Amino acid sequence: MARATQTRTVETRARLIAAAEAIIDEAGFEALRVEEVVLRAGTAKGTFFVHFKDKDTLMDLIIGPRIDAHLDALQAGPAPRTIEEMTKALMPLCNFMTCERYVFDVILRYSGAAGIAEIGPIAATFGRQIEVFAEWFDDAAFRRDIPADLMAEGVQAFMIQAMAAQFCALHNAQSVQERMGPYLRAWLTPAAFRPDR
Amino acid sequence: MARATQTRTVETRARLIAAAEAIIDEAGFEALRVEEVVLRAGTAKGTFFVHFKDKDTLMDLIIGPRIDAHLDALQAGPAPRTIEEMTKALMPLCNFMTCERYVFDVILRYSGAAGIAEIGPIAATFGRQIEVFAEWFDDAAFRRDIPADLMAEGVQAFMIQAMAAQFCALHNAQSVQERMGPYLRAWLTPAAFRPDR
DNA sequence: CCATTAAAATGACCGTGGTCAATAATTAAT
DNA sequence: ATTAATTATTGACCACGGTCATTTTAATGG
Repeated sequence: MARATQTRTVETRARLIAAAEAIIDEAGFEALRVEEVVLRAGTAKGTFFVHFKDKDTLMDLIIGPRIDAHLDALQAGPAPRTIEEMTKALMPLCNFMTCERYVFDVILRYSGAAGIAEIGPIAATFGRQIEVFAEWFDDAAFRRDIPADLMAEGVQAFMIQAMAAQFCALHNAQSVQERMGPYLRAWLTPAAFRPDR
Repeated sequence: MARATQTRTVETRARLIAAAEAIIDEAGFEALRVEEVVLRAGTAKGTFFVHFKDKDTLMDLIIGPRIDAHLDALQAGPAPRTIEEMTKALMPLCNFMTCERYVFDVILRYSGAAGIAEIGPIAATFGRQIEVFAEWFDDAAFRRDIPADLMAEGVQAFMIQAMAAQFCALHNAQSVQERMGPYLRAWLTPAAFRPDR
């Protein structure tokens, strides 16, 4: 018979996560060292890997909820009715995702999960992103010749494209918001659907 | 006065690269170990890092030309006139880019260079991709309300989106080609520009 | 041909993520 | 309580990328 999880286990895990969050607050994601985490949590190194498959899994666990918080904010706000409103609304999320190159790398790496049973927090936020964006497209402010889901997936693709360019020496003069504008305008309001201008 | 590069240097570098390519052919990119490379090349470990900044730089150097070869093939062939032709033409490139998860990760990581003077081989192929795709859009087979460059960047973004989904447990039932179709159709032929059907 | 100087190569060493057999703590059964 | 079974923790150890002071080799000048 399977035994219930010990309180000790829960506490150890909580201490490890708290230590990790503290390090991230102080020195950033990239600076996190497993040795430092276990030192602060007062456990042995091996204990870390009993609780988390690897260091990246812990990052997934910490970054996921932070992305979710931004999605909560987007969902709470009004649906953007213009491209400008949309790019502006997306900026807090984009800024977090690109706050460190390492963070962006982890997010990209975890946006697709490896195994069927391994859809982690970050991968889940990518699914949720589509839902949140799709809600914006139920009314007629943008093109209506394709499903809202497809429109949402396009926004996601262009968001990533614009963020990736942020780290590219060739294009880093423009901000992410400036770069997203043309993409989303062309994607969401092709000529036939454009109000006028 | 700066001295000319010694032939010894060129030879050592060539031996290192040859050893790396051999390992990749035998066991794949992911399996490459620096220790194994220097063992086969008959040099000390330190020598490796005299010639390449780090392991990833060597990967960049080996993967870049392989992508270029696919772009050569695309450029040599006729411009695709339908979405089907386009997705089909893109498949060899997509298949290489996703041949290993590790390869896709390296490509994403290096598609944007870190410093202004560090545009490596892979980053260069991303610039070239835009040029190659843009050539396809000079005629009237697709939408004409936005510049060819922007159309090309969209194709790139959707290609990456479709490839990334390949590694995602949620979507790996469909092939990359099947996934690209709807994206490119919606991007390149919005309703107003669609022939009919 | 030797001395001088620059470039190339070396390998012992380090940092850091990750493993695993052994041990300790907890729970369940009698 | 005592024992047995299960779960949690430990820390020495390994793998592997990367560094750097030292040594070797090649080019240059007199």
